[in-house]
Amino acid sequence: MPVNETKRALVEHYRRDTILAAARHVIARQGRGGASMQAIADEAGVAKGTLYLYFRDRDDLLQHTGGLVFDELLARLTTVLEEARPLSESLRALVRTNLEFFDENQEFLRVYMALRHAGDPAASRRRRRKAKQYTRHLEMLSRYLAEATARGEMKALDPERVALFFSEGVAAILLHRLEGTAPARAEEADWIVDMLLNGLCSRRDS
Amino acid sequence: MPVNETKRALVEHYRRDTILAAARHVIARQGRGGASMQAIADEAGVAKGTLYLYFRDRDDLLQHTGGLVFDELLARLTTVLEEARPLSESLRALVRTNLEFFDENQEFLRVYMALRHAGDPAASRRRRRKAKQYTRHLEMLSRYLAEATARGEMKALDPERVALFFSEGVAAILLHRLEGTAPARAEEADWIVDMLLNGLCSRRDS
Amino acid sequence: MPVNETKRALVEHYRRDTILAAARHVIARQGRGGASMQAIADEAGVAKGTLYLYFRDRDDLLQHTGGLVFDELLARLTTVLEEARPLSESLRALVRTNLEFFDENQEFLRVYMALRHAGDPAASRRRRRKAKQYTRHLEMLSRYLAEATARGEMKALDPERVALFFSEGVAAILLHRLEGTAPARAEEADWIVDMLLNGLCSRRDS
Amino acid sequence: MPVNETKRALVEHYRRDTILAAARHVIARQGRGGASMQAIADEAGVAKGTLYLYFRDRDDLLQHTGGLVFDELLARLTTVLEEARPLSESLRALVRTNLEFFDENQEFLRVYMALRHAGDPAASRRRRRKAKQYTRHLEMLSRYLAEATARGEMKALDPERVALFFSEGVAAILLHRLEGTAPARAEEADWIVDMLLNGLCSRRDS
DNA sequence: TATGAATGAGCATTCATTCAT
DNA sequence: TATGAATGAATGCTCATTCAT
Repeated sequence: MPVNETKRALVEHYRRDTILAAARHVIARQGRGGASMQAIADEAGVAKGTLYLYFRDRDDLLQHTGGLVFDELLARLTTVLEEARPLSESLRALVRTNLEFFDENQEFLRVYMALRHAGDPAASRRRRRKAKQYTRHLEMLSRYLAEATARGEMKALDPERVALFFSEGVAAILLHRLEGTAPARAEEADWIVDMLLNGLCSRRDS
Repeated sequence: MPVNETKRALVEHYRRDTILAAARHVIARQGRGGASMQAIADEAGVAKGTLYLYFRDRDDLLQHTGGLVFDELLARLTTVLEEARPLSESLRALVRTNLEFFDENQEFLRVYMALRHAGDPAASRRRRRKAKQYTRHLEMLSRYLAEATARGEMKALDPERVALFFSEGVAAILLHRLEGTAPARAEEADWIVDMLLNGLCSRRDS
Repeated sequence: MPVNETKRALVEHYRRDTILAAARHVIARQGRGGASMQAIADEAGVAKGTLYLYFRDRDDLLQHTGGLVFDELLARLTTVLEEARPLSESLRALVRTNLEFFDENQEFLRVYMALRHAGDPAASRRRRRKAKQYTRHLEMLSRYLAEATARGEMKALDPERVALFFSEGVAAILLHRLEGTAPARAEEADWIVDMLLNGLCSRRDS
Repeated sequence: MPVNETKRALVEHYRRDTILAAARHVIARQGRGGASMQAIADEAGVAKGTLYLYFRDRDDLLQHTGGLVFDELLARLTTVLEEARPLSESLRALVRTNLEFFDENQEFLRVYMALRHAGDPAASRRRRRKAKQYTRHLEMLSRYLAEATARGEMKALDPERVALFFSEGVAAILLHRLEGTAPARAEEADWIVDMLLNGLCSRRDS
């Protein structure tokens, strides 16, 4: 019995993942608006109705699809930031990790961009249900920056704003990489971090 | 006849602008997805069919509406950057101008964010028509940074990437201002520019 | 201009009536549940979307379709009951009128039966919007009976209950007429009224 | 073997009854339209597929559920009418029995009303299968009235029509009782029967 | 026999686009 | 040129029915 239970759970899990992957493909290809239930079902090779066995409604499915990306992002952020290191090292590791992850999972980046802003403002109403998931990594980064400031490694700046600035700036670069020639990852990460830490000004020292 | 021709052209122009302004209002209020042709027509006080006399289709109308914002942005950018000034002054002026403009025209910012990525990639097909308009201000900023680099005011960094990073970072801050308490504009501009020019590191000198 | 206005109003009115008639046909043929928007549109020879130009939603359309029947019923009831007459005459006229109307408009009767009970109890929620329309003729009849009682023409019975009993009893007979041989209308009306007034008992006094 | 056969038959019978009772609950609560197979299966504590082992399809299940009510009704009618009594006593007993039964089994009444007209005529097609079940109690009442007429206890009226009239009239009153204040059962029964037997007219004899 | 995951036709509703006036 | 009634394809979602286990 437990075996059957397990098997069933596995199959169910597998189906769920198949659907989420299909949703991911479609969102990456067509954007949030273009990801119709029919398109996702077709991509997953199941019937439209099946989607509703695993997700309450379209919003729920999209939310969970986004969750994949944001959870992964958060996990990587956590791993990187939990190691005690000087700020410069941490940020470098952060950017490198992101570059690596998104370079190799371009779909994820597209989904990130497509779902980041939770659709149209009007669509709200009771929604806003779990829009927080899209900001958790910002909060974590923000907390880290606050600590770095406390340690005296960083100027005293509003950490939330810096995190936002940093995150969106990097995301833009990542997206740009998808559409054209891009330098090697290590170099890209290095100049970004250097720019952030030391600024654009040519005069350093003296 | 030429007079009539001119008058006609003026009237036509006026209508066009009325429609574009209406589209701008609606997009700012409802988002891209919520900006139905009916809603725009109502806002403009014309019939739905009339929209099609001035714009090929919905996509065309939205594209041109975005153009308004981007043209305005470009004009301001041009004004600011054409004055010969040290890099730090130019950037500060740039950020201040943007803050000022978008703070007082929140609509424009919302439209900018809503249309920046040309909607869903699926909308493509034959499209991709004029997506470049959304990058012209980036190109101009990029050129300016290249010159600054040549003048030795800035480190040698890929100007296109820096422009992108800068632009999206600032946009994120701007959007954030719309949803909560925000510091005074001058301060906001100053820390952003300081961060950009001198970096996050606490050690300045020695 | 007024002419055009009028013409437009006429056309609109005509369309509306066409749709209502189509809905009536379909409800009579398929019942409330079977009256899908598609079926009604097909019957009316218009596109599905057109229905929504004239009615807010399916419920609204069905409500108005029912309204046709109930308004007609109420009008006839009013006409008959407003003439001052002894109770027996009034009831006889009432039943005759109903028989006549429904015999010649069998569709109306079917619609009456289909819409009388306002759908499923669960379907409610905010509904119940105008369910009263289905009871107005009962109220009128009830009022009339109350007056007759006051005039001493009738025993003192709860007029609401008698009205209900009478109405449903007659409706059942009417429906029965649709499916088989039926006596002439005058006879039918007469025995019903006689039964009501004098009862089933054979002893008509000594 | 016969024992096993019997046991099996009993179990099967029990299952069937469980399902029918569940269907009854659900129809009473949600109405015909709201009685989905899933809802019935849940109520019965079996799987959706199981329902199809005992009933050909939804229509079949609903039909048999209605059968429960009509059989019960028929049984009570039979019991009451088989006792030799004067017409007035029989009718009074009939109405009292009905009031009692339906007052205490409001579910039955709701199901009776929901299924009385076999749902939408469209459900037909090959159907029309067993719609007669809904008329058996009418036939029995009709037969009784015919006998009463033959015995000279009643005027000579088409017994089928009177039965119909009586039955629907009473049903309407019963339904009305469910939604509001209702007089005591005995009084209700008495005025109905008095009205039927002696009519509405105030003057009974001189 | 019993299950319930999967199916897909069907439904109400929206909205970009067309075209007769 | 301007209109807005009409269209019908497309969408999210439900649910009766089937069938592999």
